[in-house]
Amino acid sequence: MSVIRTRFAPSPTGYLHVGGIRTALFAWLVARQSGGQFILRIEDTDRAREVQGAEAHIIESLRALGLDYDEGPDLPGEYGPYRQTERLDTYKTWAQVLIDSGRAYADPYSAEEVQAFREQAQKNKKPFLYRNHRPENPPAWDGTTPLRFKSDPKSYEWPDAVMGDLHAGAEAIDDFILVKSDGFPTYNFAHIVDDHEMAITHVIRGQEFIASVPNYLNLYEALGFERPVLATMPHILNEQGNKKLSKRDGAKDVLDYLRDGYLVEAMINFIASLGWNDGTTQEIFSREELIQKFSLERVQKAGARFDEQRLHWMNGAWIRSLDTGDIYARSQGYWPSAADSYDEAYKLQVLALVQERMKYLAELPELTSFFFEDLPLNMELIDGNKQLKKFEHSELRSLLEQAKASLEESDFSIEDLTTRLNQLLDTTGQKPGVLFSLIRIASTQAPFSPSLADTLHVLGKERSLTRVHATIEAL
RNA sequence: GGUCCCAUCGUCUAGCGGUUAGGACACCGGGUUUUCAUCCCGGCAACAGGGGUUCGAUUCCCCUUGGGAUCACCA
Repeated sequence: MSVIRTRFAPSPTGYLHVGGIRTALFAWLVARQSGGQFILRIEDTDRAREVQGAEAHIIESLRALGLDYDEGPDLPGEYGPYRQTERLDTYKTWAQVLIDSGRAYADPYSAEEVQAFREQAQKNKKPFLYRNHRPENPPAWDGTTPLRFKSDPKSYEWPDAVMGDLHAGAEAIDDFILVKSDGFPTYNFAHIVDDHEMAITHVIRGQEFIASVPNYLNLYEALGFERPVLATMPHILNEQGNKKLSKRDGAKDVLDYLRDGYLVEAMINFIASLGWNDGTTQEIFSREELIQKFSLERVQKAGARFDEQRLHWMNGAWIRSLDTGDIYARSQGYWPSAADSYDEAYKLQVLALVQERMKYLAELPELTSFFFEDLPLNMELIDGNKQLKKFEHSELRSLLEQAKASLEESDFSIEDLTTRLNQLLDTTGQKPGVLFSLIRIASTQAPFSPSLADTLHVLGKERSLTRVHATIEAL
């Protein structure tokens, strides 16, 4: 059995969203689990739609997600080059083979004439097939007009690794364009040639191509190519579930998620589980587990809706599951600016306290700012608190003074703080909901924070007492 | 409209003839000495409809309905 080779073949027309990444991920998984190769090929034959920098952006995205490829435009291999615009000679060669065998001919009509045929067919409520207008004696092809495939219409049945057995009638086959009048091949022609030349064994692609497969099957035969394993991915739908996820529709660039502090592990895990599962109740999969367990046969046939809430949850789960040191290493650039003057040891302490409640790294500032700077006094936190608003300010002031007196004697170790806090509950006769809320708000001025003893410990004695004092003054 | 594909809780899904139809997200309760979160416990919630086949259909077949893809000198 020959080595498995899969490819990801985007056109450089923009960034990559989760839909595109999923196709790449699945192709990557198939290659990696078999010890095969994963190839990146840039399909840049449509010069009009090409977006400057898109190729670099695609490469950056794949890199960022750890979807390493064995051959690509920036990683030459024996089947290169890997940009279609650099492979024009190859297409020319195969186009000539088709011309010589009578399976390709010059399109003698103008675009307007073809359009007229199309409209006529529509008017008659008939499907438009160019081959119904196939010229009897086409002129020799001089490269300035489209070159069309002379199809051999017939019905097909073929296996799809995801969809199962598919079939289509002869009406799905037409004389499509192989080479455009600008000299560039169409996707329909170029990808067939490239997959063959690059020894691709598994063509894994989105559902939008399924209707064209009969044409491809017909072309494989005309060219004498062996047909690769075909695998069609259902689309990922937008959150409304009414159309395929698209850039136009506001689908986010995967790099945006990464920038917001979504972990690579979570992105990979989430994207893989959109339309795939291993048949058990496992939800969290590492990259290695995915490589081991993934199979095209278990990919869902129906489209899956993109549910950002699930991604949110999964990212939180991943953040919690990793070492604090690991998360710290990835947290550079996310800390509030006030944290700049603090050392790593302090930030690690802070991170350990917020790690379990963080959903993505960009939340770091709102979760931790009070550890690094004094927040402005906000009496609304007290006056609006459902436990505290029942008390007069004078009562609260008295409670805080008692707390302050005790804390002044503390060494601020967690043990001592815990003991003193418990003692204060006894001496003041207050419930934790009242006393602890009060001290917590006074020492942080934040709407929420980690547990009290932990927070005070990390904040340190001087800062804690200064803040408590400031609140006493304000009451 | 033609062609093709699909169809289990709101969402992602398990199920491959006999199950109290399971899990996860979200949501709603309760608990863990305060808050937010975590964690634990509990709750809500689904086989689109109709015909077959069968002793028995979520599961197999057909129809209907619904959804999606595609009908370019885009990929």
